[in-house]
Amino acid sequence: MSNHPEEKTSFIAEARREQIMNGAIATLDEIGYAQSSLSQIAKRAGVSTALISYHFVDKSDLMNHLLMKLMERSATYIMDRVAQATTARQKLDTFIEASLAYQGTNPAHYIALLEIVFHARTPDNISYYRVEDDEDVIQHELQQILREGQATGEFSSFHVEVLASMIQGAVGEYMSSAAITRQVDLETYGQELIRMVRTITIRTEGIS
Amino acid sequence: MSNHPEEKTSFIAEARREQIMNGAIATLDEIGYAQSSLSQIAKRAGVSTALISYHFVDKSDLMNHLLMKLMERSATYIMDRVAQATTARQKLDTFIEASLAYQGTNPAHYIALLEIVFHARTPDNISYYRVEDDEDVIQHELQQILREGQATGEFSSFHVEVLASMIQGAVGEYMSSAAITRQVDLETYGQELIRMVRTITIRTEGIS
Amino acid sequence: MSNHPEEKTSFIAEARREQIMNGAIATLDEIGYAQSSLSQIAKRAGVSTALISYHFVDKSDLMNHLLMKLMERSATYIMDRVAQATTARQKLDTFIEASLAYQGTNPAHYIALLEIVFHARTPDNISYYRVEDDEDVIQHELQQILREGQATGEFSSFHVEVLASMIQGAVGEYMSSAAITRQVDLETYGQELIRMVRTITIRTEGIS
Amino acid sequence: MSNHPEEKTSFIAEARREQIMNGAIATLDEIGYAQSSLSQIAKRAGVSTALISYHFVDKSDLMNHLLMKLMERSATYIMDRVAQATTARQKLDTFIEASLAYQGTNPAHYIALLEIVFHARTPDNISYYRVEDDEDVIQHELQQILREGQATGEFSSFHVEVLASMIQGAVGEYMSSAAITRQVDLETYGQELIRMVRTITIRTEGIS
DNA sequence: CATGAATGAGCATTCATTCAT
DNA sequence: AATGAATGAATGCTCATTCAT
Repeated sequence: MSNHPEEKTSFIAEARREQIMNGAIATLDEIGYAQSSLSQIAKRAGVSTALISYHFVDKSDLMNHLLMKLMERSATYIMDRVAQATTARQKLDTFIEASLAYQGTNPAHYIALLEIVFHARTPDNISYYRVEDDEDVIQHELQQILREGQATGEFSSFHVEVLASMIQGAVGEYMSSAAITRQVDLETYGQELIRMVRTITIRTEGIS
Repeated sequence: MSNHPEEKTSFIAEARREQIMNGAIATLDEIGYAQSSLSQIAKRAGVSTALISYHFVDKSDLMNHLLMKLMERSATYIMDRVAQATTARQKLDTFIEASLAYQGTNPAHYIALLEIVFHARTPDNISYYRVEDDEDVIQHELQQILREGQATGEFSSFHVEVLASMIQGAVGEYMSSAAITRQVDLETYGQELIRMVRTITIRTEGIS
Repeated sequence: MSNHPEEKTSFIAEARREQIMNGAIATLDEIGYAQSSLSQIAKRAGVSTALISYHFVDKSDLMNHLLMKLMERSATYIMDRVAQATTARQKLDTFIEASLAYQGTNPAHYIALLEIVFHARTPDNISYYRVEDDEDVIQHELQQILREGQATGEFSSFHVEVLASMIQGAVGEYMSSAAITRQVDLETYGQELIRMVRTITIRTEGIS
Repeated sequence: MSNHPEEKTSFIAEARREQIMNGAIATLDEIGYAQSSLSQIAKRAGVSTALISYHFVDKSDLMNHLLMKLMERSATYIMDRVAQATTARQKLDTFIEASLAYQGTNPAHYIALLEIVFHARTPDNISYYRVEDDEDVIQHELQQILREGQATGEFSSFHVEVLASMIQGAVGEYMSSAAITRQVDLETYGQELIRMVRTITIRTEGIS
């Protein structure tokens, strides 16, 4: 009857894959990667374990797809906001603000992303966080902003890679450390971080 | 037979526990937390799995003891060096330098520590990195240094908790991100980081 | 719509059943009975697994139909050739020759037949090769030839069932044993076998 | 206490392995190879499935060990009896007799052997019965006897490999075909088989 | 007629743990 | 103090089968 049979089929399958991935996010958030068995994921997704095997080649296939999805979503969130800024300074502030805001927007997604990145392994048993990832668009974008600011003369001279790494570390630390999360609220943390980064990047008269 | 049965026992037992923990460190470093079964640990420690169960009440007990040991060792390494510095500025620089140096000193220990912190869970299924840890002496020491510098007037006015968190994040990021590890060597990273923190903490004329 | 719905249905259905059975033959030949899952068979038949369940009540039903088909094909091949011979001697020689030739004609069919006979089971868990099969027309035909030869005086006196069994065993052995297949070619094997059987069945003067 | 600690340990383990293999024999005999899951074997062996995995690397390791054991036992049974005969004729008769007798001695063992040989596969998915087996000592011994008889002049001229194959086929057929088993008893079958083989191998005056 | 979607049952295997020695 | 032996529970995964479409 339908004139779009393939699309309909594809749509159902895609909906199930989405449903399963959401179950996986909930599982990773609640009990962590090491405990996230297929049956735990299936329980939270409201499907049978066999259905996961039906829609994904194997467990690592599921985790890979989920990782991509989460990285993409996070990257999109940040990039969309950065794209609306014009000067390098605005972009940099927006980048930091958005990076932190994303964590607050959907903590479970962020936690799930952390759990996969820190726990999943390549077939060679190399941890993801030890793999150099050329596709880390976020890190690349941040370096791009810093270089642009230096090129236009907005920013002072500093080591781009190290500052980028420092910013990423500071942003990630907020969710990785329960202590700071409880002592400082997200907004304040963002403002203070932006101020500190500004101190480092600001152009002062008579300084190279 | 021995006239010091408890002590001798305790000594041998302690040696075995040490041996098992070293096996666990090697295992965590090589194959990661999720794959680190008791039998994998036993293999690397050169003992039977049953012996691990004999010396530790259960697997999480082993991981807890190992985590404490690794945190203590790391803390000692850093604190010992910081203790030799006199001014807050010297202490702060030394803290950053030592924190990074420790990662290079014994990468396997550092990786093992990361693996436990990011993967192990309390009985309530709360991830360690989400537990507020009053015993995080390192974080406490860093804040102490920053406050001391502000009190003596060496440092400018800044948000102590945020800067401490930023420094911790930047230090941790070096080992967590393969990209930066390959682009910048440890020494350069340390020097640049110190320079940036100095920019933030330095007292400028006419600024509150 | 059609005025011969059953027949048309029957025809298409029969074609599909044939297609599935050919897939089953290929599967049995390539990966053996134990590995021949419905999905493996479906893959080789170019249909979905569900279609197999639609055309056969269950897996054993498929195997039963296939077994019959293969036995029938094998019997026809042999019987057609034997029917053209006139004397018992000619029939016997032709029987042996044709039995061996069939193996060479379509090895995959013969392998598939062996795989089913030796691996499939009745619902009572009785192996096919332990089931007394009244419908084993080939065995029956062979015994018929031997008895006919004895009746006409062409053949000497011997134990019909044992010789029949011996011939069947010798014929089957050729494909079941890789050693003999590689040492002796099919034609030579057949010639020698015929010569030996002739020695046993030949009528000698003065011997009962 | 014991002065043979290793041997005692080894003895217990060996006893368990034996027990498990006997369970496997019973399972193969009762429900066939394709249905012989570890849990079915464990049930019949009176142990847990995990214990099978503890004593054997994996399922194929168990089957390989069992196959070797069964082949060895069968070979020993036959060879021991053949060794007591002196002339080639006596050896040949004894070989046939013993080969058949072994089937009657312990039918379950013989069935189990058949089930493995016809169902198990190498890692390359090649069926055992299609693998040329240099270690088939029984087949080798039979050919040896035939050649010896020809060398001493006891036997006539015939194709050794084909007759050996024929004998093996005839012997194997007795258990593989329910029809003959029910029609002719083992002893008669043996006697008739020996008589037929004698006709083929006997030396006649004036015949090459 | 044909299939994609879905599942409960079962698979081989590994797990942390206990226990007799 | 130390281990081999043993197991119940859980793992990821495949199976034959059903069903809505």
